[in-house]
Amino acid sequence: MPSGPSTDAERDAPALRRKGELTAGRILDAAEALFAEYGYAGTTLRDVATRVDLRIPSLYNHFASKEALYAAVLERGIGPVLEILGEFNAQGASRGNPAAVIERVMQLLQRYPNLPRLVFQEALAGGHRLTPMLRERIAPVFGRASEMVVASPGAGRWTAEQVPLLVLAMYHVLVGYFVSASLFADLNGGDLLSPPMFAQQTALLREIVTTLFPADPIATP
Amino acid sequence: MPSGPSTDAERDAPALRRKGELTAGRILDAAEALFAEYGYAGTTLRDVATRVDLRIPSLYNHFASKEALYAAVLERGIGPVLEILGEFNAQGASRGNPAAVIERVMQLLQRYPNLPRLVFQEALAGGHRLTPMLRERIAPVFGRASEMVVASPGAGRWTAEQVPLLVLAMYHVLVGYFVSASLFADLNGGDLLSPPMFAQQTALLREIVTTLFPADPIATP
DNA sequence: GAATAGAACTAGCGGTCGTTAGTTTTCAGA
DNA sequence: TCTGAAAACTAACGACCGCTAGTTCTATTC
Repeated sequence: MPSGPSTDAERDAPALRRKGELTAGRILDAAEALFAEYGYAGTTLRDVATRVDLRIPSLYNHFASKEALYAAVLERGIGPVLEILGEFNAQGASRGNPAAVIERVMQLLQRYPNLPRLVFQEALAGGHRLTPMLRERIAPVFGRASEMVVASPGAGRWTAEQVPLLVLAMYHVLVGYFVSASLFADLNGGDLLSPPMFAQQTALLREIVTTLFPADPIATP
Repeated sequence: MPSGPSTDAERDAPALRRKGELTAGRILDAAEALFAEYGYAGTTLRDVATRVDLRIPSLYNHFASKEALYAAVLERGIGPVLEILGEFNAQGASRGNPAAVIERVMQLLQRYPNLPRLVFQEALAGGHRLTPMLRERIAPVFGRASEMVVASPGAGRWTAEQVPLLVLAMYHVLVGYFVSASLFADLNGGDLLSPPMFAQQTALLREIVTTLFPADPIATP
């Protein structure tokens, strides 16, 4: 057992542990887009394989089953969002102003446009396909967001029972914008995901939030 | 042309033209619930048949294919909503106040709780499965709603570019509430569809709308 | 450069899908 | 009550689904 640099069980990844991890990433990309657009049942492993230019059995070298692939897609997609919300929560509810959270989330959703549709597919399914682990991480988010709103400066006019419904409403406005983008383009012609429209939506959200939660302390009697 | 009662081609239905139309209605009910919950791809004709206690081929006596059944479900579900919105629009944009429309729609959605999920399933699919006829009827609704808001008393503070996005946001808040109900119950325990919660949501919506569109003319400078 | 494990492949299985053909039962109208 | 059509049924087809066994190619590691 001449150690040297030592063949210790798990040494840290140099940069990319195996070539296959790159393939796994490409599979996740393809599956994410397809699951978001067609849902779980509407997505076939054949579609995924075709999209990454592989044969179906090769997928099983990276993911044990279709369900496991779906869980991995969800985990990779939702993880970053939960982290961001966690950061905001850690900053202390006092300092976090709602408008800032919303702009941050909008930026994130613009980078991952598949995510809102993915989340809504899951919401429509009633969360039946959520990993227990993921469910545990998602569950507290809503309550924390409500606490944050309650502690924010301009929350005075809303009762404790109204705040959760307000949070839910803001969530629907945020993600609904992305979910409806394709249908909106089909029916009305405008592209909601274009930069100017996106900027308008962000500005509108800021205005709505500052109207519903007037930050100036002069408004409170 | 001696009319009388006359065996004229199509006389109005006495009450129920054929026994089979009742069966068709039961099939539509079952299919609506299943399509709303599991989506198009996730719903099986076997599931539908089981739900109405029939064998699969009997479904084909009433609907030519799975796609035709889906189109019929959508048509029957969305039709009443379009009519209500049409009524409001016909009343003249001047008289229709946004809060009234919202309460009316909420009442309607409470009666047809499957409808919002059905609509969102279609939105996620990008409207690819919309009948051309249905698409034509849905397309103008959004523009009309925007016109109505623009013409309403308290719309002064919003620009012409903001109004469509506001309408879209309100739409997402309205239907999102029903779409998220099951996931919300799963994660947080509260039943959004219970009467007290529903009343709270309605009241909150009224308050939000009157805040965003202050009706009192004293507010306009 | 040889050894070895990882990652791709071919071929195919069992099951379920939407759909059809053909037959029997049920029901409305004379 | 009789008759014809509407509406239910049985049986089964071809296509596609997720998945597996077994094999070949490829890349990492001494």
